[in-house]
Amino acid sequence: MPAPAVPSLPPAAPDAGLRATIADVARRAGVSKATVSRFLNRRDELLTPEIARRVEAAIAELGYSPSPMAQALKRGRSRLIGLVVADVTNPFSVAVLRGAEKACQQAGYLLMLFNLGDDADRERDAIEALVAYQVEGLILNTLGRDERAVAAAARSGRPVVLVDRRHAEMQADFVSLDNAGAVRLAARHLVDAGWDELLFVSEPVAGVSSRQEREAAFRAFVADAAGIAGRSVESWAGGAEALAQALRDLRARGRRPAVLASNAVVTLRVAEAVAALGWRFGGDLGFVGIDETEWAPLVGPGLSTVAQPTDALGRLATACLLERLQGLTVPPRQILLPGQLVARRSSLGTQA
Amino acid sequence: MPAPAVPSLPPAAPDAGLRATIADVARRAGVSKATVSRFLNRRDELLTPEIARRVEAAIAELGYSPSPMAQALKRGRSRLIGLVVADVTNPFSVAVLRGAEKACQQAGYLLMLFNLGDDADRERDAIEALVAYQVEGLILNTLGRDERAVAAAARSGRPVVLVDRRHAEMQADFVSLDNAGAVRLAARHLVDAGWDELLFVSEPVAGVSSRQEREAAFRAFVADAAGIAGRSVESWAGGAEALAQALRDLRARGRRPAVLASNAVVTLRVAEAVAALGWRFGGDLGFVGIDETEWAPLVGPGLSTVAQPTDALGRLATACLLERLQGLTVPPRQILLPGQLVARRSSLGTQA
DNA sequence: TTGTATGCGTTATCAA
DNA sequence: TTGATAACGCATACAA
Repeated sequence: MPAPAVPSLPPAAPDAGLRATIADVARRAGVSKATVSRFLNRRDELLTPEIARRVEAAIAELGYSPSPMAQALKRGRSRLIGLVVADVTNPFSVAVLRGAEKACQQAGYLLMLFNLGDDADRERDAIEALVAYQVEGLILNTLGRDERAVAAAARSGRPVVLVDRRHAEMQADFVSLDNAGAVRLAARHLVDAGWDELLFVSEPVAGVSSRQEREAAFRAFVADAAGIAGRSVESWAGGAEALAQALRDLRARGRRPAVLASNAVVTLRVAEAVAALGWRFGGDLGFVGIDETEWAPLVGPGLSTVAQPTDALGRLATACLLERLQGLTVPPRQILLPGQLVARRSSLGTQA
Repeated sequence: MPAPAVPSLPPAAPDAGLRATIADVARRAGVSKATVSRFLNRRDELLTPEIARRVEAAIAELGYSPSPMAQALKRGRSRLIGLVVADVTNPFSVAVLRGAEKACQQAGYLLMLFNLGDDADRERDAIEALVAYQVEGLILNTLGRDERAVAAAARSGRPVVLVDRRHAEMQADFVSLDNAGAVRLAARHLVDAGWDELLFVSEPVAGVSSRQEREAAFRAFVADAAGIAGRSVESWAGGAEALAQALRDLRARGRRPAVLASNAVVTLRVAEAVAALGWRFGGDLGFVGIDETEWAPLVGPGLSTVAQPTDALGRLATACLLERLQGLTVPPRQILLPGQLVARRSSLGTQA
């Protein structure tokens, strides 16, 4: 007694805000819920063509699609991935977000986003909220100031991928720019172009592995390079004025001064200071900054940068996660991608 | 027979990846699940202090927190808000995202993000995926090319807030910059500063309400202003070369030429073209762009902008949504916020 | 090959 | 004031 298909019904009648359920489909097709469920999940299995047809029709007519929430509850799998970013206004975080989001979509996952807005106190809440929502895995571009936060992630038993910021105690895949390599690339480039008094400018390094690594690499480079002087400064230690003073000091040392900015935010601060001082990039001051941005070519004579493979970082982070979700169990991996030098005129002013 | 509290148990023992459930808590406290649920949700109601104490202790010892998924299934309320952004690389989208994210967090909601990456084909999938996940409301900063997509949002019965892009057929709250006002502000500023041959540069306006409104406002301004000439051009019609040609034509018309860029992306393209032409902002060419960015002060002599109240837009969008979620039923509102002129040297070169 | 029954973790409706 | 019990929408072991 097949329920005759009702041909000319408005294709979907979800008039009210209520979605059709599997029970509605079953009723309409004149079969049991189990049959509908099987049709959905295990198509390969044995289904009478006639029944399959009816179920398919009913699904179409009702505009039915399964509730991911209910599926998650039942299966334990939510098809959700949690992403914690330190600060969405940071272009790097955004780039990672973008790469991750793309990869997730392709794999049929949805991203749950938590932005810390540079507030370390929320780090733990963020992770716990995400875990509560049954995210299957976590991509963490955290602040790194709260070790208990990542510990919470680990305890959840879900796979975790760390991006850009490492956590010593955390056994997790790690995806990042090759910080040391990038700094060497930038510094070597400056030296080759004739700049010999280098200043490394960074945001506070305490507790942030990527900043530490970059600064350490800079120190190591200076120690190795003959005839090159180098110092570091944390640009926020004393606000804009302190930075300006550091730049004046740098130039007062009398050689060919250049700045190596440890990320895009620092680049912005340095550019502001240089503008305020009335100096010219490439002439008065050599410059290379880590992080390529759309505006780098437009500031002064063009700012040289080391571009991070941001998109690849986001995609790889997601890929690592997906592999783990599919059961891969290898020891924590480290994926370090090289930066790429984009030479512009800010670093080419003083050929030796 | 109260289950004696076990005092010196490690505060939480969620060793494995399995979270404690309400049943675990009930067992541990020696009460029923219902009691635990009541303790959680209707604290005001009558609970024997002794029982309450035991439940509270059990919750603490187990590190229990309710599963939002199960709650969503039962209540229909997920504490989730869906956000669709046209393009996370667009600073405007990011700013909205940031404002919305902040407001959501404060209200105890989590954001589910879907980024279209400027791909109109995904618009509908995005909304449907979000609705499937039981988001309670939607904030849409969409592409606007697929009307069926927003229709799907409307059909879901959930409250929707449109940001920046209007959809005629859609009865929904709308939050946006006062586009006409912003354009008038910028154009008036240019004219007051002595520029009299204006070029409005925009991304393709077809199907995107905000772009249409801005362009219309520009045309209206020019029609009204005596002694001012003005044209519009879509910067992508013919790539970088076409834009450069438009700029050359503009300048060839011999008066005091200025560009009004309709958003930050256009600003970038114009700045690139100007750099390629070897012109100087403020001298050869006046300039004001809609959208304030961190780099605007650093390009050329400083680019004048009209700043959008981005953070407020994001917060207001969320606020509208939350009001609706709390039962407010007023007709669709329009919230238009004024832009703010940030005058820099790109527009101050030619005092009349 | 299909249907029945049970459970995922909650909340809500009844009784007790 | 508390405790069984039945949903919520779905997947699955088991029975038919």
